[in-house]
Amino acid sequence: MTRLDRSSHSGGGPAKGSRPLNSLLAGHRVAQPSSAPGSRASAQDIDLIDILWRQDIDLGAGREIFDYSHRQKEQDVDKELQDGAEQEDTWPGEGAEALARNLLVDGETGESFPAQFPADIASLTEAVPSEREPPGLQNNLLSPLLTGTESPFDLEQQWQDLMSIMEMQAMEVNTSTSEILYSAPPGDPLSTNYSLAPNTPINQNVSLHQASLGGCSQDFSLFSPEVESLPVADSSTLLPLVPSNSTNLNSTFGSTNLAGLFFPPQLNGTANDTAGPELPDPLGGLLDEAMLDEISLMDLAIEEGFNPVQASQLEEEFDSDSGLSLDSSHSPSSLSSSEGSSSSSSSSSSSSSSASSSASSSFSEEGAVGYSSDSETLDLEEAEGAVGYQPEYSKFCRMSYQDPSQLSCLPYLEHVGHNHTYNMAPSALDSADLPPPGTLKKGSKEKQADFLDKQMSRDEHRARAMKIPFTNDKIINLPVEEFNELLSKYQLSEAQLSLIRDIRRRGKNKMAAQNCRKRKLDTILNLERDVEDLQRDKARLLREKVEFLRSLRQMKQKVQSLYQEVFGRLRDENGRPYSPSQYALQYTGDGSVLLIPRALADQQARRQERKPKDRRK
DNA sequence: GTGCGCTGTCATATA
DNA sequence: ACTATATGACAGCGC
Repeated sequence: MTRLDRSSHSGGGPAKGSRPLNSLLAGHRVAQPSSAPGSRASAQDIDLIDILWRQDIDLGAGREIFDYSHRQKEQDVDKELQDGAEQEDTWPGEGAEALARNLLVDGETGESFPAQFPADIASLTEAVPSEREPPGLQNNLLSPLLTGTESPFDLEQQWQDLMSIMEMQAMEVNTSTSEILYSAPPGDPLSTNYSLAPNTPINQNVSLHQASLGGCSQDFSLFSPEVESLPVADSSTLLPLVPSNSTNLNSTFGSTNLAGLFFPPQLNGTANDTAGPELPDPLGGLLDEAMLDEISLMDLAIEEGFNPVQASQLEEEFDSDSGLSLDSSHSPSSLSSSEGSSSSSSSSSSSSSSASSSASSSFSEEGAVGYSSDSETLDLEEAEGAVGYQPEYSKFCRMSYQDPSQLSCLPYLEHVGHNHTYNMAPSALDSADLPPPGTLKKGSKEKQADFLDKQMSRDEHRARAMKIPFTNDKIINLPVEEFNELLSKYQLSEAQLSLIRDIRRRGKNKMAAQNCRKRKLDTILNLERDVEDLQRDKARLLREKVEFLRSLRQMKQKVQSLYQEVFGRLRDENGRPYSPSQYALQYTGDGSVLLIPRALADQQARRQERKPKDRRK
């Protein structure tokens, strides 16, 4: 038979050539193809992880916003209002958005009601009743503000959360001297985290503390002299703040928003004094990149057909360990069922033989079956150390392989499995050994002999016809040297030698084909496992992503609420709240919080938006 | 009768 | 060159 498609040959199995067969039987061959998809999946996983990682990193984004010197270079204050989309593209915008969900703001559009009162975050922080802080500090700082006022939420806890966020941000911020507005003496946690702006007439840079609790400023004179020399802004742009005794926080700022991102054009309940144009939020740049990443992540989720709602649902499902949205055909259970079917089919297919029970039992064991799965064959192979690819699993192994050599030794087992004698040349068939049907007595022995003859392989018949003086088992499995010795012991004709060589060749090739098919099945199984694993990993990563997004959203909401709270408590020298459309709070790299003009905040926010774009270019 | 899976075999490539 | 092994392809068999 001439083959015209030999070009399709893959070149066989490289590097496996002269390897002892036992190595194959031991299953040393690794399903190489399985590694390829795994690698691809790893890249995807890494990408996703990287996205999530960057999202966390971006929690400290907006480090440029703290670059005070850089901010100073922005002379042209852009009064242009930030549209909602622009705010959404920034961290603070998302924060405003998140806050809006808690307050009277459209959370999806990022529109929120601007806060109207400047406040010293540090002061507020210290003023918040805290079990950990000395009572004196509490009283000095926030007590006046909170006197008689029931905070709508636990400011302490809120601020602690905010502290954590700010610390994360501070880690990301370049705290070079030029960038630090105010230096704080080391060792002072309050000043370190929330160093106050100097209450100097030079730059009129107003600290929150001074704005709301000017009387306590002496407790926090932590600013280095050089700070005052910093041309932060025009004195006209920074207004001195006076302590405020206002306690109507809820009524006044219940719906206030964070500046910038926290200062959408919408006004809150006190919007009567915020009719001015929307200004960028100085706090906005703080969260810009994180917001961008979140949005991009959300987009990614949408692209992946994995919206947050579904993600949450999926998460719950995962929590309940209900599994993945894997195709049922790939699920282990289904696989098991398929195994069962395979087992049953194998058993049934071989039910005509005595090997049915052994085959069935072998299949029942997890993958301990293979070409030599039949117990008889296995035992024989073990006894003689014969060949036989010992498959790791039998899920797809419906092949009832019996080592022909073993069968030749034990002809009563040859009925197991197929008897492919179709290619046997009629002349080669030992028809003489088979009595004519008409003359055959129907005795049990004759029946058995006839049956065994039918179960004999083609080469068995040929060997018998050619009077080969040794078994096919030896012909096939003996080592070359022993095989040659065996041949030398007998005076064999050329036809006999040729047949023996063919028997040996075909016998070895038959086992090779069985092993090859088994390996192929193993490869398929491994690939399917890899697919399942990758699907599991993907689902897990998606679940983690949802968790990150959820956590991020909560943090933003907290920041937004705190911003509102702080800003709403700020009062100017006349005791009036600051308009969120004109002022905004801004975090600095060292943890300080400044009350700066809204225009400056907008300017900085825009610059923050540009930088990521430039970076991407 | 047909389709499908299993198996043996051949041809070829590779070690 | 020979041997062993691997593998695609083909074909027969049984279900």
